[in-house]
Amino acid sequence: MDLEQHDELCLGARVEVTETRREKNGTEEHWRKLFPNIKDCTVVIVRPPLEQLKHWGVAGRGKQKRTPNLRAGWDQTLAPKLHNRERRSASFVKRVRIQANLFLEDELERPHSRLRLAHCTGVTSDSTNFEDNDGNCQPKMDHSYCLQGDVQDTPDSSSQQQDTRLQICCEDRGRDGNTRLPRPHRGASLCPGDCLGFPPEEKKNIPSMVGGAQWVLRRSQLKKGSDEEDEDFKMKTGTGMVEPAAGEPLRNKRRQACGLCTACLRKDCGDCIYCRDMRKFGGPSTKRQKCVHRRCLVVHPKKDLKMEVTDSPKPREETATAATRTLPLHLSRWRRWRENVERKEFCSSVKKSGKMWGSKMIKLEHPRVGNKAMNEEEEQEEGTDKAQQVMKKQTETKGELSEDQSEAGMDEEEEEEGTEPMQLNLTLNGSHLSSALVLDSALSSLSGLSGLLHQGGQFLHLSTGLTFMPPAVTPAVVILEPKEEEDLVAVELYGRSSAAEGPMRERAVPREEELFLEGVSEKGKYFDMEVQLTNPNQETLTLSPPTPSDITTAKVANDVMGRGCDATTCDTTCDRPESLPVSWGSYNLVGGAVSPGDFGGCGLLHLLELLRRIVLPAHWVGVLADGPEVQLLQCSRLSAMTDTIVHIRPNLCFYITVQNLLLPDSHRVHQDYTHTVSHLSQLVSLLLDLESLTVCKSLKVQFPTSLQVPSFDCHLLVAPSCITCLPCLLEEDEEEEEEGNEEEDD
DNA sequence: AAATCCGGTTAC
DNA sequence: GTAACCGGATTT
Repeated sequence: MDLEQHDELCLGARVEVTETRREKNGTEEHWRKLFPNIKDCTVVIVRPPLEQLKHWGVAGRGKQKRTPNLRAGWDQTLAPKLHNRERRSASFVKRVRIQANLFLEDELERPHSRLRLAHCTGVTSDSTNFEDNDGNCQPKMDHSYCLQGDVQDTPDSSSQQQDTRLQICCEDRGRDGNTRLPRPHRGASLCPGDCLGFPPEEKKNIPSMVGGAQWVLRRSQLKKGSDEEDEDFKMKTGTGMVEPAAGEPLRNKRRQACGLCTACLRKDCGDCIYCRDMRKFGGPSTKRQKCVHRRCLVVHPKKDLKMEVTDSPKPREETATAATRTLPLHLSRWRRWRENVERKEFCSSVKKSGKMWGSKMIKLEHPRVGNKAMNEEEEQEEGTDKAQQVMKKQTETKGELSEDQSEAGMDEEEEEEGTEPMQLNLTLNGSHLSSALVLDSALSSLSGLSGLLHQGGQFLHLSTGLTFMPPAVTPAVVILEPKEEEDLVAVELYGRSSAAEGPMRERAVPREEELFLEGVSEKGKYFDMEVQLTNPNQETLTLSPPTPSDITTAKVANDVMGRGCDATTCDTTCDRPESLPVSWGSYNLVGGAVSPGDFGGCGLLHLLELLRRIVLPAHWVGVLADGPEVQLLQCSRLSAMTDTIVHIRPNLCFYITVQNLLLPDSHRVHQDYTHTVSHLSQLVSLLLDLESLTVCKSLKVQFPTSLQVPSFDCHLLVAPSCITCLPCLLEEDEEEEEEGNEEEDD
C-alpha cells in the first residue's frame, strides 16, 4: 500500500473513508499542478458479513461504540497502516463498509437513516455522532462528506447536509500511473475538498450522495426555506449548486451555467426568439432569456433536447449531472414511473430473473429506497406538504408490494447474518454524469459496439467506479434520480435472497453478472439490471480486513487473483485478437506470472469484479464482451474517448482501439504503460491518460461530404492541441495540393 | 447603469 | 402542462 498517511472515517454504519490529503507544505495549487486531471472520486461501499467483521475484530474495540441500533454501527477511526512511501499517488480508492442495516423508518415509514460520509477532524471526534440511543438517526446525526473545504464537522450542521450530502470522494490519482500522492497527515483536516486541493470550480457539480440502499446521483438544489436558513446554508455550502469561487459573491436563487459545455461556450445565435428579444439585437427585452443555443447542457439538460430530439429516448448529449427538479413534479413523475414499471415491466422481468436466480424469486422492490429518495427530497424541500403526501402515498403503496418487502425490512440481526450484499456500480465523480445516463449512455454505446449487449448469453457488466452493496438482501429498486427535466430512469435490481441461495454458492455460477433488460417506461428508457449477488463469504479475498493499507487496487487485484506478486514484472504472452497485426502490442495489467490459462472467463469476471470496486475515471464502464474480453468503454458522449475501447484479454493483457482501429504500438500511451502498468490502479491511470487525449480529427465525425479519411498511419489519439495527427495532417496537405493542382489544370 | 438571465408567476 | 412574461439578482 502506498499510503503515506491514511485516515479513516468510520461512521454510523461503519463507514470507513480513506482520504488523501496534502502534504504539510502542499497547497491546492501544488496538487492541481501535479494532477490536473484529478476530478473523480469513488466510494466503495462494501458490506462484509458479520462473521468477517468479527474476524476482523471490529466488535468490541476499545474506541468503538456500538449503539443499541445495529444500524448505527460503529464509529471509529483506525490508525492507518502505512507502507510504501512513494512520492505521489496514482490512484486512490475509498472504501466504506456498511456493517448493518441502515434503515429505520419513522412514524411515517420513511427511512430516515441515511448513510453519509462525513469528515471528522479528530480520531474520535465523531464517535458520538451516531450515538442515537432512541434508535433513530436524526438528520443532524447524519454525516456529510463533501468537497467543500469550509464545511465544519459539526453534527448539527444540518444545513450543510442539504447539499453537502453530495458526498464526493476524491480520487486523487495522478496522471502518472506510477506515482502516488503523498499521504496526508493525521490530525489535519479531513475535508476531502480541502485535502485534495480542489479548486472551487472543481468542487461544484458534485453529484452524489450516499444513502442507505441507494445511490442518488443528482445535482443539489437550493433549499427552500427561510432566508436565514438559506443564508446559513449558503454560507456553509456555497449554495451547493454553485460553488462560488473564492471572493466571489454568493449568488442567490440562481443556478449557474457550467460554463464548460458546448452550449455555454457558444455565442448568441442572434436568430432565436430570445436573441431577437435582446436589446443588442434590437429586441424589446421582454423575454429576457438567454439564447436557446447557449442554454447550459448541464443546468438545462432536457428542455432543449425535448424540442430537438423529442423522439429520441436518449439524450442528445449527456448532461453533466443528475440535476434536481422541484419536488412535486419530480415525485409525481417518479411515482408515475414507478407505478408504470411495476405494472408493466416487472412481471416479465421477474420471470426472467426467476429462471436465473432460482426458486425464490423476489421482486426487488425496495420501497424504502424510493421512500428514502423522497425523504431526501423532502429534506430539501422541507415543509412541502405535497411531498409528504406523495411520501405517504408511497408508503401506502409499499403495503401493496410483494411479500418480500417484509424481508426487506427484516430485522437487523437477520439481515446482518443472512444477507448477501448486492452491488451496484454507479459513477460518482465530479463530471456529473447521472447514473441514469451512465446506464443509458453505456447501453447506447454498447449497442453500437458490436453487440455487446445481449450477446449470446453474455452479460453486460457495468462498472463505473462506484460500488455499493446495499445492506438489504431483498430486492431493491434503485431509484436513480433523474436529471433535471429528464425522464426518470431507474434500474431495478433483481436478486435472490441468501436463504434461497445459501452462503456457499458454487463458483460455477458466475458471481457477478448483470443482465440489463431494456424497456421503455412511460416517458423514457429504463433498464432492468439483474444482479447476481456476491456471496459475502467469497468476498473475503477482496474484503481484506479494514486496514487502509489494503485498499489499493493492486492489493485487491493480487488478492483476488490469488497472487502476491509485486506485479512489476510480467512476462506474459499476450493474447491479441487474431485479426490484429502481430506487431501490435498488448500490455499486462496485473503483474505476476500469469499464464493465459489462468484467466478464462472466470478471470475476466474477477477482473470485472475488481473494476467495479476500484475507481474508474468518469463514465468509463467495464463490460464483458465477446472474445471473451473485458472492455472498458467511455460512455460519455462528451468525452473524446467515446469511441475508445480498452480491451482486456483473459490473460489481462490489453490493447486499445479507437473506432475499431487499433492504437498504434508506437503510441505514447503504449510507451508510457508498456512496462509500468502493473495493476489496476494503473489501468485507471491509463484511462485518465486517454482522457487527456483527443481523437484525431480525421477520425471524428465524418460527414458524407467529407473527404478526409484517417491516414494509414493515423495516431488515432492525439493531444488536444494537435487536433490532427501528423500522418493525417500530411496526407491532408497532400490532398489539398493535389486539389490545387487539379484546379490549376482546369 | 446596462446587460444578462434565473426563476417565480401568469396566461393559455 | 407548457409557454410567455417579467421581477430582480447578478454580472459587466
